[in-house]
Amino acid sequence: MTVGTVRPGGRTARVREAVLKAAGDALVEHGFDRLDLADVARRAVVGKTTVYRRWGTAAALVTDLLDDMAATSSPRTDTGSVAEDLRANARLVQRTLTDPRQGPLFRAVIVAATCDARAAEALHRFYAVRIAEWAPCVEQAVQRSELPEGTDPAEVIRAVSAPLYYRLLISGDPLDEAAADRAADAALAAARAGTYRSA
Amino acid sequence: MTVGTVRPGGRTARVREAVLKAAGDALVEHGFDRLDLADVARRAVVGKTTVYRRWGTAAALVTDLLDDMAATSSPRTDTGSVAEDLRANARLVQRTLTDPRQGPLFRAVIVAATCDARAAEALHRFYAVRIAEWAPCVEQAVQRSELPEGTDPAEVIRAVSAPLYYRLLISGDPLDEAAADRAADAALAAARAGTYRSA
DNA sequence: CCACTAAAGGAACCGTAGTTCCGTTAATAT
DNA sequence: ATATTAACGGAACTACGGTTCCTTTAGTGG
Repeated sequence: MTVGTVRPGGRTARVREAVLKAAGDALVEHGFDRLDLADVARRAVVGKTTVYRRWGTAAALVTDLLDDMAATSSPRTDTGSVAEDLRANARLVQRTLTDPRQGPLFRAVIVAATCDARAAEALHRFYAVRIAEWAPCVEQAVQRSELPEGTDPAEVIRAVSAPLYYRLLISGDPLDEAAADRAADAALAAARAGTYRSA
Repeated sequence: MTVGTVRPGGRTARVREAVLKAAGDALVEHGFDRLDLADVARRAVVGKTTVYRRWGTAAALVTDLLDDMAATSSPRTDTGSVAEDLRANARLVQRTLTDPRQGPLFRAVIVAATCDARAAEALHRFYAVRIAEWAPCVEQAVQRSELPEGTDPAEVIRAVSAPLYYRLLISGDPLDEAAADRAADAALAAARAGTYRSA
């Protein structure tokens, strides 16, 4: 065996999986600010030296977790109607953010992103993937002339999410289904009015 | 002098002012996660024991800072046109979030709010004040029948801010004047379409 | 102006997150 | 199979954020 060979197989992969899982659990329970790498190591049944050596900081660990989360994409619905699709997207986001596990996890990774530049990049990549997944339903609507020519699909999808994240992080207003439907309706109304034309 | 008298005058007030100012500076430079109360004490030229005794935790200090920030309200513009007023509001938020001092400060207090329940309440109070300040321009537009009867004024103002905070915290897309104008246009289009009617 | 004590300050102390050291385990090339 | 060494793990160590203890300063009522 030559010098400098990486060994991604078997143990290394198992350790990574266990640590990322444990990191997610810890983030859900304590949030990013109280994330203790020794605690993560304990949960993963792994030496804390290993966690410090491979990731080094809480932010780096969350960065890796985010890239892992981005890799597992969930398929969008396709009802054939923009209004329905946007509403489905809004409700998915709403359910995710109010989920007992996903909600705290998302808060935590968003906090991590505002604390660390690399984690921020990972978060942007994560959302770029999610937005690209849903953009086609807007593209199709433009082709069907349900929305104005030149409408920026990604911008419409982002517009659906924005009010929900605003409630989660800023205003603290209830994140219920009504809020989701309203967010979808608002994005659709603005899109129809031509607000998201790139030209 | 009787037992149990509080002494808010003179020194106590001076210390509070100096510490809050120092806390703001420290938050701008390091962010909430790297906020060190001993460092804040040093900047304020105050014993660190004093900071730990009066505030105790970084979150409590930020909570006090937020209540202090809420007390100083900035007057809104009143151009007589909803479109103009909403655009002015959007640009104010955009300029605030991209300001070299205010931007990092807002990120920091938002992070603090997601880490601590009391800080979150303080943040909600802060925004409630800001939103109440701007709501009248929407109310007037409803009275002038420029917007549908029953439109929730606060919801319209929140809709203007939401996409800008989304860019700041989630997507990382540029927070320029075009984004501000688009946010104002979208909120207005949705309001006109009746999305924000409370009924 | 004086007595009283709330509030501030300095310094020594403590607990724990993070590091270092070195021996052990197991992935991979031959 | 076996040798090689990447990667893991336990334990001792360190540094620093946070606490405790006691002294000093200065608001406030009389």
